[in-house]
Amino acid sequence: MKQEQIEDIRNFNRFYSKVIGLLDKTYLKSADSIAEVRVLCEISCDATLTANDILTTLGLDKGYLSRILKSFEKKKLITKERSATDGRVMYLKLTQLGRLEFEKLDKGAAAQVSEAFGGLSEDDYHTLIESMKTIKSILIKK
Amino acid sequence: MKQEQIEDIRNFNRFYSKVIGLLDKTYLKSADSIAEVRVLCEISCDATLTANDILTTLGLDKGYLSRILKSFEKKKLITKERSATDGRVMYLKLTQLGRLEFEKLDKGAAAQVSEAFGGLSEDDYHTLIESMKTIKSILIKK
DNA sequence: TAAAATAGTTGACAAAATCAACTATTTTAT
DNA sequence: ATAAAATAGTTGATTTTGTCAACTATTTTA
Repeated sequence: MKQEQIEDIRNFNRFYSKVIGLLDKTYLKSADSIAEVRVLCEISCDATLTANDILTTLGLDKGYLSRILKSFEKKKLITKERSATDGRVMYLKLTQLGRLEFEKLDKGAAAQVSEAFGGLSEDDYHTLIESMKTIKSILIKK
Repeated sequence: MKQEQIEDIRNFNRFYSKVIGLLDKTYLKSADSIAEVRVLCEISCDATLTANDILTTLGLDKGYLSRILKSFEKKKLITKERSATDGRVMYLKLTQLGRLEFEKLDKGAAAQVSEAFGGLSEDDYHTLIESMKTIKSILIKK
């Protein structure tokens, strides 16, 4: 891998970090921490999810996650249910309220993306999204 | 902007957040906080930089930045020099040691990108980087 | 020249994250 | 069968990171 290629990639990373950072920043005005949002998102996506699953996919600290989950429970956003077959694991599920809350966050995030990326021509959207898909497809096969 | 386009962009953002997060994580094992690295980077790029410049480009808190800079000064990585024409502003400069430190960080970051993005075909690199440039060029003209 | 604005500092504090020790289960190896 | 190792999760102590508001010292504006 050439020096120049590395620099090109770093250049993009720096640029896109700012984009994501900006989104995160405005996002968080109306929400909890990024970690919390991600955790909620994971739970909403998978009905048979355990804390450990989240640990591996999000790479958080055990203790940190445990506390986040406890706070969710206190706010009645999730329930924990001990597995019948393995007494160590807890299945996490969104409550009605949790689903509502997540939906709200999700809509907010979408609105924000629409705000941040809005105002391009139809052509540019097409090219932009194609490029995004290309990047992901190349990196994902690693 | 269509719903589907928003979703496509969010999809990429989620994906690329992880890529960047991973880089940051391994990066920080051998360095200070991300904020500190960014600040050092800014200073190294511009010889007539003030704290306020950093505030506007990086969007940090005044107090937070002030402390970071103080710690850099203590570690002899930078010097502050009061402007002759405006007694409020302080010019920030890397010391010899600061330049060395930055170079070390910079090399480390490059090595990490090379590690994380390594192993693709020459074709894939080309396509990847083209896509990155395309994305940046579209977003930057906003 | 008084008031407003700007650059930066400081103290108090809050939020986010890490570390290590701990309990309670389950799995592995003898 | 059972002791040891591994796994899932919790808890307390602590550190790191970031925010807020009040402050000093200049400079600009009216």
